[in-house]
Amino acid sequence: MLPSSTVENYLKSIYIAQLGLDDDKKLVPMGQLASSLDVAPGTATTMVKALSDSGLVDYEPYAGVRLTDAGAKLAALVLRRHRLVELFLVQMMGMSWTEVHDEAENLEHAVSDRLIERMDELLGRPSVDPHGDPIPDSMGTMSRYHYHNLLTCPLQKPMNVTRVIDQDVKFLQFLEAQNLKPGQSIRVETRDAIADSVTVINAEDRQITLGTAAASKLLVEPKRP
Amino acid sequence: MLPSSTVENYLKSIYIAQLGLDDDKKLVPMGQLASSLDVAPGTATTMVKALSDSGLVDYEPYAGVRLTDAGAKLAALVLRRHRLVELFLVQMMGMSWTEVHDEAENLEHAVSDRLIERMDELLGRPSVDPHGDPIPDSMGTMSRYHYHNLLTCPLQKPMNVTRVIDQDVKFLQFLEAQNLKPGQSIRVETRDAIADSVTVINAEDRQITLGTAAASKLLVEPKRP
DNA sequence: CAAAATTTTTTGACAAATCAAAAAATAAAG
DNA sequence: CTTTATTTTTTGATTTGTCAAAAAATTTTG
Repeated sequence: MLPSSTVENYLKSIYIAQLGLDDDKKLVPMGQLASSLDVAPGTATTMVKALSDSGLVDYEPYAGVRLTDAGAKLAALVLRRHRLVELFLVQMMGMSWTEVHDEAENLEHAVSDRLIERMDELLGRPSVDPHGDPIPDSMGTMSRYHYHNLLTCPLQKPMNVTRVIDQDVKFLQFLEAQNLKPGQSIRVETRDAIADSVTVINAEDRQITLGTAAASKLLVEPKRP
Repeated sequence: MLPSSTVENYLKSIYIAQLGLDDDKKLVPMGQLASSLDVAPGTATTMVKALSDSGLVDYEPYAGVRLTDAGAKLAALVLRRHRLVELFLVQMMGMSWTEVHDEAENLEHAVSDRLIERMDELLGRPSVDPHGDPIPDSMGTMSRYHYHNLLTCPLQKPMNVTRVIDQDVKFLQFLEAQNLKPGQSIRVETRDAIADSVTVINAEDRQITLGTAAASKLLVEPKRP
């Protein structure tokens, strides 16, 4: 029995929420899951119980939910399809990295294993998508490298943007306009906790000021010499 | 309200069934529709009533169903997506024309207008898919050229295969192996009504014998000089 | 043209996914 | 440690798409 796209979306949401948890044994709260899927809390409860009966999640009433190994593998393969499709749309179809997320959101449930394998091959077995998000392999294994973000990285040091943790089109367009896309070289100039702001210098030496909420979404690593 | 993939499949089936009708005012029988969609007859009745309420079809109880202009346009756009995707998979992804139908059956409901436009552009605004089926334009207009098939075309005259009216993988693989794919040059040697068979000569001068049911699925036109 | 066969519709039921609102459990605050 | 607030679960309904089987209409046949 192959999972419906609804099931795939639940698994994907739980998977992503779990990545944000420090401890792998922690549970994702039902409220958080419901709001990330944009469904009523009761709906999430019902669905999670069904997923639990199918052995895809462990569910502890009033505590939350966690993927089983089987569920995690399925979720990773959904994410693999999503991210390969995103990269394919940018690399082969010439679409903008700012707009491919929504398209991939639909296609991830419709592309066959055969087509995904073909895309992977044509793209040269890539390891990250256009946002810098890692692409799980066909076994469902995903690298979990720990990056700095603009709030935690060293000041005044040349860094490369490696990843953007946000799919909002307006935000991505803003980053593109300010030369803050993944791959670009930047430097964090100052941080001001009181003003809740971070100023960065882009590759053209222009200075940009971001709020800390936005700054935390830009992941960086030291510029390779 | 955008149509569900179920609705799209009903419209597509009615559209294709109507193409097989000589008179545009004729109705598609409910039984035929139900069996082409592989649903119970009562299911088709229920759904067609709903489509009628949405103004997508004209429904006459105990007689059958016919698309309205609105329904026909939607159906043509589904077919456009299906056929552009098929051609894309063959031309750009290197997949076999024998296997792309099933993949397109899923993708036709998931690709956006934007992506379809991109594919159309990359493929150079093609007019037919890998099976020779015409691709409707973005307005929902489809050319309806009337071809001969192997049962009606002149004997002993060089012809080109232009279209194959069947999506069965085994059949398509057979045609490929016998050099009877769209684009290839052939000649009908003899027809035998009693034996229910047709013999054709392929481009390599090999003789192939087909039953009339199979022969009627191969459409041809006179070889261009 | 009446009886038999076929096709179509109706009926009642079901599964998946959802919501709103009531009820229960847990967590936070005084 | 009781009261309040928050989170979660339950309950009852709804929508979409489906089926099986009974009933009705139509078509075919002798």
